[in-house]
Amino acid sequence: MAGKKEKKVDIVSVAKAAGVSASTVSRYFNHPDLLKPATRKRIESAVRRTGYIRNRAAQTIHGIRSGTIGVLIPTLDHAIFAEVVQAFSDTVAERGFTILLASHGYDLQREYAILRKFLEHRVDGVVLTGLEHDDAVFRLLRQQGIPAVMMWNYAADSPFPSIGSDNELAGQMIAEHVLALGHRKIGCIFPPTDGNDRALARREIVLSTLANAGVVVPEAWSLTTVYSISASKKDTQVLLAAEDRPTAIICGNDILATGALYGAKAMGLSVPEDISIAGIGDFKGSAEIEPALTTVRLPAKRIGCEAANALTRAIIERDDGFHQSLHCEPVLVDRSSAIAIDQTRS
Amino acid sequence: MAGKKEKKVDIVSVAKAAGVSASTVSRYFNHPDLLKPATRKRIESAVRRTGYIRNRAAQTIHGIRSGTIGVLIPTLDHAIFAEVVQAFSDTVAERGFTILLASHGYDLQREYAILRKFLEHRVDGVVLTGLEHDDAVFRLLRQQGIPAVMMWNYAADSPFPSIGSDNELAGQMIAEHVLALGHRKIGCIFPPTDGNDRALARREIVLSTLANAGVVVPEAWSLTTVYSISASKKDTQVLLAAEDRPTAIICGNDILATGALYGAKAMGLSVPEDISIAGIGDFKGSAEIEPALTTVRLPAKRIGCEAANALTRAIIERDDGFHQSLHCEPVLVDRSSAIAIDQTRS
DNA sequence: AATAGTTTTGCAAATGTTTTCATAAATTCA
DNA sequence: TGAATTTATGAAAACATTTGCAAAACTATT
Repeated sequence: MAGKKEKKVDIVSVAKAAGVSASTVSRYFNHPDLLKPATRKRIESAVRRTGYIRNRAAQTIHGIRSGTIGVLIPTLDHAIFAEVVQAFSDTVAERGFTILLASHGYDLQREYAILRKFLEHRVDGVVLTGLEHDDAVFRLLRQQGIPAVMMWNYAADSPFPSIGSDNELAGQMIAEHVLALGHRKIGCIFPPTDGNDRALARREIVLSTLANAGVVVPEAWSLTTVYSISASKKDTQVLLAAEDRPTAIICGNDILATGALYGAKAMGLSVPEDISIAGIGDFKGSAEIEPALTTVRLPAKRIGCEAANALTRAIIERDDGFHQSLHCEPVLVDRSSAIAIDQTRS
Repeated sequence: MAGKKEKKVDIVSVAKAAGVSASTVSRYFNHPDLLKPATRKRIESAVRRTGYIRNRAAQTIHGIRSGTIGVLIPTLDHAIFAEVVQAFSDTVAERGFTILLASHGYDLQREYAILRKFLEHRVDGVVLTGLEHDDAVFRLLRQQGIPAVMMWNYAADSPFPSIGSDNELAGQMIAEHVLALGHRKIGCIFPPTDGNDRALARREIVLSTLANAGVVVPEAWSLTTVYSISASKKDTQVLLAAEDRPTAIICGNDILATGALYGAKAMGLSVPEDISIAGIGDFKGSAEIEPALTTVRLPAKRIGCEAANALTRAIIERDDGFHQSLHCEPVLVDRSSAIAIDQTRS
């Protein structure tokens, strides 16, 4: 310990310390049952004394699994993604995997670059967020033959297994709900849709569902707002300042809806008496806010777990042709922020 | 491609395809300037044709850096940690590192186990959250001689570089602010403190600051509430239902404060006219909530970036004795949820 | 055209493991 | 008690790279 010049301790120094061969030490870790209890003891003590830590890099070049999974998300700054990642990470950790995490900030080129980096690290599998990716990403995944899952969104015909919610359905559900409440003057707030298929799908379907019911959303009532409470609050205030204003606002997600709620309040309007507000997502806090937010739940935790299950199964069972997509159904949560038009003050 | 039986492509297959030796291909990646431009071209094309992807595991056993950094947090479910991680990850990504992320759920034993796993993966450095860790963790870190940073909290005398905010200071600031507003009947809501030195430090200092000013918080007004808006909302409601109630509530973090706000509102009380509420953290949304939350900002983004800077510097410069702690000062943000006692309705 | 100097390349050893195969030791059975 | 098994261990090859050293291929110089 003192004079040894801090030599890196490897399997052979442990072997030396235990008076056995390197192979025996290797077996101590990988097939302990093959060893004589006495030898096991000696090695155990040698490991402790030397402070040896196994080197997964060295194992990995033998084709042994690296024990890592690459997780690729747009950003952690949206609590909902953080929630999915947390659930995913917990679930794979139970099976001994560690995650390599990176975010691309909705830049599909960066996503490709990160995927390559993951592959250099020889991850055992990858999870991507959403269904929209660069062609090169799909090519690479297929060429490398690595287990991959697209999580968060669901589409029956996705090129890789998709595990998540049907965002079109979610959009449709909330639109139909608001229509069913009798609203006809409806505003919309959605986040920017480039590099974000989820937001795009939601907005399209909301607009078309309304259109099918004969409700058209005037240009001025269809806002595009950056993902933040403050932006949404501000924009909502100007929307509501006009003399002719909608009786309901449908928001692309709960963050925007929260901002809209605050915006309305700041304008001196009561929700839902003066204006109904609906979101999508059912984020943490949406149930507790006053008034509690009417929204559509996207089951983040469940999605993370299921994605983890599917992927680890594919990895462990080398199930090459695995292709089980799974739909985690969105569910309408009818709370207090949206009410029928005839219970309104107007 | 067709008959080749899907052989794993390694550096020697690329070499064969390019008509050079493996060493030359290796040099193509590591010292391209040593190659003749013509050879470079040939290899480039061979790499493209074969779809070769470098194997970092194989490099790592040569003592080359793995290019990974282990990040160990309590949970991603608190948006504030997600924010720190995001900032950290972005910053290290710029320097070519990828993060290995895991959460221990405030279980210090699990933290140790995860750290070991990180070391098996031969991470180039580690970040831990907070200052309180199992002794075994400190021993291991020291023994392995791996660059490590404790982020989120700051303490001048921490055994490893700490980069974050002084939580005692933050607690003191908010307590002093509430006192300065003239409040004497003060309630407290804090999260459970086991395995969570941050929460513990904050609560201690808040209580003692109040005590020094002659204000004692009665048992019944000192709540311990799980980290969630709904729990805090519920608990606040029972606290406020008593006939004798505080004029101000100090919350251990902004999530709890948000819950307290909703709770007060649900009880028909106005904030801040009937009761003042203060948080700690300045989370996303705290500025926008109605009324805007008075709190102490802990600069999450900055902490993440600075921790990343310090750690990557230590890794790249092999700066063995690096020990720069850095204090990212908390700052009081005086918004609308807490007002002076004499502007109160009571 | 020969020499000296440079640039470019290949060979082989090294890295830290796992694993196959062979051998030595221990156990069983008659 | 010795042969036949079974069990436990070691030697060496393999894995995908990097790198020191030396050889080969060029350039420049005369």
